[in-house]
Amino acid sequence: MEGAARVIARRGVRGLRMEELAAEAGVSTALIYYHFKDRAGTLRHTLEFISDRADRYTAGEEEGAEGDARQDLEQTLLLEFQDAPEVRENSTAWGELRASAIFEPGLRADLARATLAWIHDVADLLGRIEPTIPAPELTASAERLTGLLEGLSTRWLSGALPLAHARELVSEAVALEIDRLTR
Amino acid sequence: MEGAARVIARRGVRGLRMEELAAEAGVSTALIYYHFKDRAGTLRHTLEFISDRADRYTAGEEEGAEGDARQDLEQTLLLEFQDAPEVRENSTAWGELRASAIFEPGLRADLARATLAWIHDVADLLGRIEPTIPAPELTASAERLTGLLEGLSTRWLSGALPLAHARELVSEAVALEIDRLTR
DNA sequence: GTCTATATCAGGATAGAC
DNA sequence: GTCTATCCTGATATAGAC
Repeated sequence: MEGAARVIARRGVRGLRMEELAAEAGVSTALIYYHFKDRAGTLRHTLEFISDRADRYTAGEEEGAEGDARQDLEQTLLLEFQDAPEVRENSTAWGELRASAIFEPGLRADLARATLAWIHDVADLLGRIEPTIPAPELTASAERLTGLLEGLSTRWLSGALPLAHARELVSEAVALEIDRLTR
Repeated sequence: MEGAARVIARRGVRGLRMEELAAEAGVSTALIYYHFKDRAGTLRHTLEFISDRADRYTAGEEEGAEGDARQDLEQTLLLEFQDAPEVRENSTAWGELRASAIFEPGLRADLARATLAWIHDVADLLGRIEPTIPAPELTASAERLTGLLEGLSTRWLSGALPLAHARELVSEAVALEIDRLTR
């Protein structure tokens, strides 16, 4: 699964070849098929693996010091923009999943669920900053912030946007949204 | 080229098969190769075609009534979110191009140029609303707005975000950015 | 310019031994 | 569980006639 994540980060979901994956993992292709049935099964397991790994990252943050809700939010959003290989692999794989879902309805359900959960988490963090704000407002802000994140993520991964600048843009967007909600 | 745009919208850049493209255009595959040399050449021509077509849409708007600069901006940004087949085809193809660029460095130059031009256009429109604002501020706002657009576009095309809601989110984002710049 | 074959090849998948 | 060897399909690309 770790090898698969690396290959996906390098070639994309649609560029993944079973042979390269096998080489990356240091086994034969036949063994991959033995464990995961076929290409689609391999992909499913890999995406699940990546999803779990991403949850692990965020988990630590949310329980963190109750100190500053706003910093928690910013921290969480900025997790996506780091130069660690695992983060890059996760972001790449998720980006691929999103892009693939446009043409493969079978992926849409999984994707929609994950996206909704993500939006809900962000809305929740926003709500902790100022508990009086009605839920629909929080959701709309969360949708804009996560939407922006996804857009900038693609730019970053394709080399069109330096990491530091991406982080600045996100921070400022957070400031704008909070400003709007608390005014 | 029109057939190619339809096929790309249906299958994605990476899912495009020369045979399906030929069938869509009502000719043989050999004829495609005769005109466009190979798959890559066909893709290049198609993307150029799509790009030109997109320019045509926006062109009309920018020269429009000098009435309300802000409305011009909002109009321009919302052009991406319409249910017309051509718009959907263009959005899909551009989204595919962006996603592909992560794995194909050869595409990055074209993409970066187009993205920069797009950001510049938006920054320009923002500048017309309030000419005293320094350029870097305008650019940052434009980067956030276009970034958001790209993120929401993917969600819309994958069926995760209704068109009307996408438009609301964009409108509100425009309001936030203008509010920020003119405060 | 356009077609009907067809060559070619990459890559997914399996058989069968160990 | 794991390998080597191989089959087979699907897709790009070309040859050669009209």
